[in-house]
Amino acid sequence: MPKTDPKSLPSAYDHEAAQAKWYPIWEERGYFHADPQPVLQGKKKPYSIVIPPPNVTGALHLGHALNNTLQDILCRRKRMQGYEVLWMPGTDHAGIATQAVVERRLLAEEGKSRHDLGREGLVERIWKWKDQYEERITGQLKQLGCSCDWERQRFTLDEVCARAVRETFFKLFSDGKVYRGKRLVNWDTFLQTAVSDDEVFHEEVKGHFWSFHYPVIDPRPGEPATVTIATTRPETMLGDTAVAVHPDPAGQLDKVEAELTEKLAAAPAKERAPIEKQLETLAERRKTHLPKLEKLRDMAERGVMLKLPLTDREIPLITDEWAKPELGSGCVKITPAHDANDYEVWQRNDPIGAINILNPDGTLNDSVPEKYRGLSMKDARKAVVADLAEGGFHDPEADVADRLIDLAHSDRSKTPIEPYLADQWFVKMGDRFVSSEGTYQWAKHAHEPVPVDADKGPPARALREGGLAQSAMDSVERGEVGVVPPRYAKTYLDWLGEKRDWPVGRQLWWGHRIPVWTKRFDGKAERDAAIEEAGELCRMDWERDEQVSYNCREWDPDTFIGVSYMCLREDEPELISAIEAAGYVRDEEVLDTWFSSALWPFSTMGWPEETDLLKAFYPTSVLCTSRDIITLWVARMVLMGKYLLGEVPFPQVYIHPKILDGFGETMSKSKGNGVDPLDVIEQFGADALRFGIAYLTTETQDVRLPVEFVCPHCSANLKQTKKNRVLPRIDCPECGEAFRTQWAEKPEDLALPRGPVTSERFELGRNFCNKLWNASRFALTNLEGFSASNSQLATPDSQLKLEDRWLLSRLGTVTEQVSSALDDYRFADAARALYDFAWNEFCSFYVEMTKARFAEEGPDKQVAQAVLAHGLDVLLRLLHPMAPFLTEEVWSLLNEVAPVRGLPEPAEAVESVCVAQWPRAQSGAEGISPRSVEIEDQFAKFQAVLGAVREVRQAQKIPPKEPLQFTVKCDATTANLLEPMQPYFTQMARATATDLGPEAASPEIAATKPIAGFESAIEVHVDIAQFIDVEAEKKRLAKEQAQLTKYIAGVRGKLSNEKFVANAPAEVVEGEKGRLAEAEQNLAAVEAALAKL
RNA sequence: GGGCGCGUAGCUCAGUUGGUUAGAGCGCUUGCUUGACAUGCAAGAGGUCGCAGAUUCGAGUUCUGCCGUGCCCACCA
Repeated sequence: MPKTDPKSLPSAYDHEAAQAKWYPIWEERGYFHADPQPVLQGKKKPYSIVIPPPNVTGALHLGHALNNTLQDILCRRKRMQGYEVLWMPGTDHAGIATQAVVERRLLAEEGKSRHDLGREGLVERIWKWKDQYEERITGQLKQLGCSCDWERQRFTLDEVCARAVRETFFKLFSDGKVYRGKRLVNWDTFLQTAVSDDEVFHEEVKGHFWSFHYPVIDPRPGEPATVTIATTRPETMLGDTAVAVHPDPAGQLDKVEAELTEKLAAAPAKERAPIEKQLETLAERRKTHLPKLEKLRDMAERGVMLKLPLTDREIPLITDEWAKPELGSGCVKITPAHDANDYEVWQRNDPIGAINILNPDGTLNDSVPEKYRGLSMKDARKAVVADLAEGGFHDPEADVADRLIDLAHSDRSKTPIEPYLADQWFVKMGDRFVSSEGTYQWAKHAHEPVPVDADKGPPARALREGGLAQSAMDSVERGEVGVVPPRYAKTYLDWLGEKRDWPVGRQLWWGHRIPVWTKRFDGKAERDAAIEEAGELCRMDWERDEQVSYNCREWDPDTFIGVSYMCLREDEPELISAIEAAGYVRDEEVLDTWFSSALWPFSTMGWPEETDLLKAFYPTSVLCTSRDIITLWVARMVLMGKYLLGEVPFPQVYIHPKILDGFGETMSKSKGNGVDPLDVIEQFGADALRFGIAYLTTETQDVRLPVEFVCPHCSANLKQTKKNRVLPRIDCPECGEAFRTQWAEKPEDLALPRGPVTSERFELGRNFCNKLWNASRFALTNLEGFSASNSQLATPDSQLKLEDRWLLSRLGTVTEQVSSALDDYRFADAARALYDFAWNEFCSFYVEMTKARFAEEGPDKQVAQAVLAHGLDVLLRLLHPMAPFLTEEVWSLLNEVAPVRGLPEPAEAVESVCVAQWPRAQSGAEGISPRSVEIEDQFAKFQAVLGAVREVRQAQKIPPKEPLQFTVKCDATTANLLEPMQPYFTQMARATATDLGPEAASPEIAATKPIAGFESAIEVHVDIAQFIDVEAEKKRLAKEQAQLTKYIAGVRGKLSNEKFVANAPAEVVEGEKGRLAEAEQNLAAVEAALAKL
C-alpha cells in the first residue's frame, strides 16, 4: 500500500470521505458480527443489547440518533474491552401507525380504501412499503456509524418473531391468562375502526347540557317521585343501565367543603373571590339538594328501580362514588357501553349490565326501541330530546345552554369519536383478588373473580395480587433489574401496581393475527356437542404428538349460551381446515404491537428454539431507551422474560434524556420542530453529531436544542421560531431567495431547494473533530522516520522529560475518568473529560512543546516521537466509541508511519481501532512512568507561570512577537522544575526567564503577577521597561489587590469564628489557614509592586 | 387533580458525599495571517446560583413553602 504523505492531508477533516470509506470496510471485515461460539466455549464474555426497534414507517429523528449513538458507544467500547458483542438491530411493525400511513398513501395516490384491496391485498401492500422504509432506517443507522450485527436484523412481524408470538400466546392461553372481556374503545364511526388514544385529539365544541327526570317506580310517601339527571349526550340514555347517587352525599359535601376552605386559606387575595363563591354555592346545595340526595341514597340501598323513559326498561338506582353531590343534580346516569367512567361504575356494580346501542357505522342498533333504530347519533339526539320533552321528562329551566364541551375526535377521519364497547382479548396482569371479604382467584379464561370460598359472591372492590405484573415488580424491587437513573423505577412500579389487564387485540389487518377460532352455541344440546367435538379435535392434535391446540368453553350456566375457543400453536393447515369445517371462525383481530415488542429481547435470538445465540447472549446486558415507554415496553419485556424464560431480559435499564427544541418542547414531526440527523451529518459529520450528543447527555436534564434553518443559497442560519417552524417555504432574510422546508407539499414549493434544519450546538463536535484531525496531521508529519526501536525506552527516567511523564500520567487519569464515566452511563462526563484533555492538554501543551523538540535531531526527538505516537494512540482508542470514523481514519494513517507504537508497544500493528484494546487506566505509563499526582501538580506550576506571562503581555498590549524577559520568585524546588522549561517559555510565550529562585530579583520596571493555589508562593515579574503602560498595570494590580483583600477579609472572618474552628474538620481549618497565608503573601507582593510604580 | 423533572453568565448547560476566590461551549470585547488547526491562537468582560424561610461553624448543593417552566398519567356527566 502506498504511503500517504501527511503533508498532503487536507487542513480540515473530511467527514464525508471517512464515512463513505470506513463503514463498508467494517462490515466487510465482520467486526460487528457476533459469534456465540467463543462465549459458549468460555473464551469470551458476552455483551448484548437489543435495539429499541424503530417504527418502520418513521424516518429516524434526532431522538433515535441519541438513543442509537449511546448504544453504539457502549457496544464499541465493550468490543474493545474484549467482549463478544451482539447489538441486535431491527424494526417494529407498529400496527396502527403503519397501517394508517399506508392507507393514507393508498388513498392519496390511488384513491383506494383498504376495503378495495381486501385484507390480504392490503397486508401485501404494507409489506412492500415496509421493505422500502426499513432500508431507509438501516441506511440512517449506518450513516450514524452504528455497529449493529446486520446479518441478524429482525422485524417484529417476520417469521422468527411470529413463531415467538404464537408460542407466547398459546402458553398464555393454555395457562388461562387470556380471557375475552369487554372494553371501551375509541370508535371511529366513519372509518369503522377503533383508534388508539394517541390518535385522538380533543376539541372544544359548543354543546348543550340537558336535564331530565326519570320516574321512580313505586316511591314511598315522602320520597321523590323522580330522579333528575343532567347530560350532554341525551341520545345515550337509550343505553342507560342505572342511575347513580353518592353513597354518602353529606360526607362528600363535607369533604369538598373542607378542601375548598383549605384552598381558600392558602389562596392569594385575588384568587379568593371565586373560591368564596364556590363555598357559597356549596352551602346553598346543602339546603337545596342534600335532603333529596340522602333520600335517594336510602332508596338506592333499598333497591329502588326507575323507569327509563322512551323504553320499556327498568333500571336500578345505585350508589357509587362517581356521582358527585356537588355537581349538577347530584345524580348521574350510567351508560357503561358508551362512557369510560360509566364503564368503571359498571365494573364496580356488576349486575347492572351494559347495553351497546351502536352499530359499527354509528347508527343505533336493535337494542333500542324500533323508532330510533338506524338513526345516526345526531338524529337520535333530536328525536330523543323531542320525545323526552313531549313525555314531560325534560326540565328546560335546568338546562345549561352553550356549554363548552371537550369532545374527542379521530385524528384520521376528523369525525367525533364514539366510545364503543367491544369484545376484546385480555391478558391478566394479576391472579388473585384480595378484599376485606376474602381472597378470590381468577377463573380460568374469565375476568370475573371467583371466591376461594365458594359461598361468597364476587367482591365489590378488591386489590389484585400476584400474577405477571407482580413478577415484573419483584424483579425491580429485588434489584434483578436496576433502573438508571433510579427515580424511573417509580414510574414502572406505579404502573404495574395497578395490575390493569392488558387488552391485546386491535381492530387492524396489519399485525400478528390472533390465533383463536371461535364457535357459538345456544342451549345445552349444542354445548354438549361442542365439547365432544372439541375433544375430538384435541385427539386429532394428540396424534401429532405435540400440543398443537387447546380449547376452552364459556357459557351461561342457566341458558347454556356460550362460546367455544380453539387456540392453535401453529398455522397447521390440516387442523385449521378441521376446525373450520366444524364451524369455528378465525378471530379477525391482530395483537397489539407491544405484544411482539415485549418478546423482543429473546424473539430476536430465535426463542422458543434453544439457539446458540440465545444461550450465549440472553439475558442482554442493558436496555437503553427513553422514559416514555417504560410502562408500555420495558415493563412488559421484564414480565414476559420472567414468564417465558424465567429470567429477566436485562439486568439494567438505562433511561436517557429526551431531545427538546429551543422552546423546551418534545421534537416531533407534527410540531415541525424535528431535526433530521442526516442534515446534521451532512453539515457537521457523523462524528460531530455523535460527540455532540454524548457531550449533551447528562443525567438529570433533557437536551434542549434551539433549532435553525440553513439557507441553501447563502448558508445563513435562521433561528426557528414558533411561527416559522411549520412553514412550507421561507424567504431568506439575508439573501432574499426562497427555500423549501421539510413540510413542503405543493409542487411549487417542492421545486425550491431544500433548507435543512440543524442546530449550532453541533459545532462543538465538529470543531473538536477538526482539532483532533489537525493534531493528528501534526503528529503524522513529525513521526516521519519513526521506527519501533525508537520507542524502546530502556531507561525511561533518565530520558523522559517532565512533559512526557506529565502526558503519560494524564493519559492514565483521563482513561480512568472516561472508563468510570461510561461504566455509569455518564456520557457527558466522558465526553467532557476527553474534550478538555485532548484540546487543552494534548494539543495546547504537549503538541506545542514537542515542536521545540522536533526542531533538532537526536534522542530527545525520538523520545518525543514515542510519547506523541503513544499519546495519540491512546486518545484515538478512548475517543473511538464516540467518533468512530475520525479515529479510524487517523488510526490507519498512524499505522502507516508508526505501525508499532505504544509503551510497551504491541508486537504488531492493530489493523483497526475497532478491534484495538481499550486502554487500562495504567496502561500506557505502566512500568515506565506511572500516574503521579506530583507530576501533574508540578506541571501545573509551569502552566501557571506561562499563563501569568501571557496575561501580562495582553494587559500591557505588548505585541506577540516582541520578546519578553521575566523572573520568578519561588522556592528552589519550583525553580529546578522551571529551569528545563526555558525552551517552552520561548516557544509558547516568546519569553525568557532571566532569574528563578527564592532570591530572584524583580526587574527594575516590572508587572507583577502572584500565583495562588500551590503549597508555596510563586511570583512572576515581567520586565516591561520597554513597553510600560503604567496606568494599565496599576489598574490590573488594583484589581488583584481588591480581590485579595476581599478574600483575606472573608477567610479571616471565618477563622476568627470560634464555632468554625471548633466544628469544622481540622483539614478544612488548616486549608483555610494555608490559603490565608498565601493570599497575604500575594497581597504583599501586589502592594509592593504598586508602591514601586 | 396525581406523579416526575427543571430554574446557575446574553444563550445552551456542568457543578460528585455541604468545605478553596462557582466552571465549560457558543455569543460578546481586545489582540494575533506564513508550518497541525481562523472549524484556529492568546487574553478579557459577564453570575446577590428563581424568591422566602429553616438546618449548620459553613448552603448553588439538605429541608419546607411560594413563583415560573416542562414532561408523563388520570380526568372534565
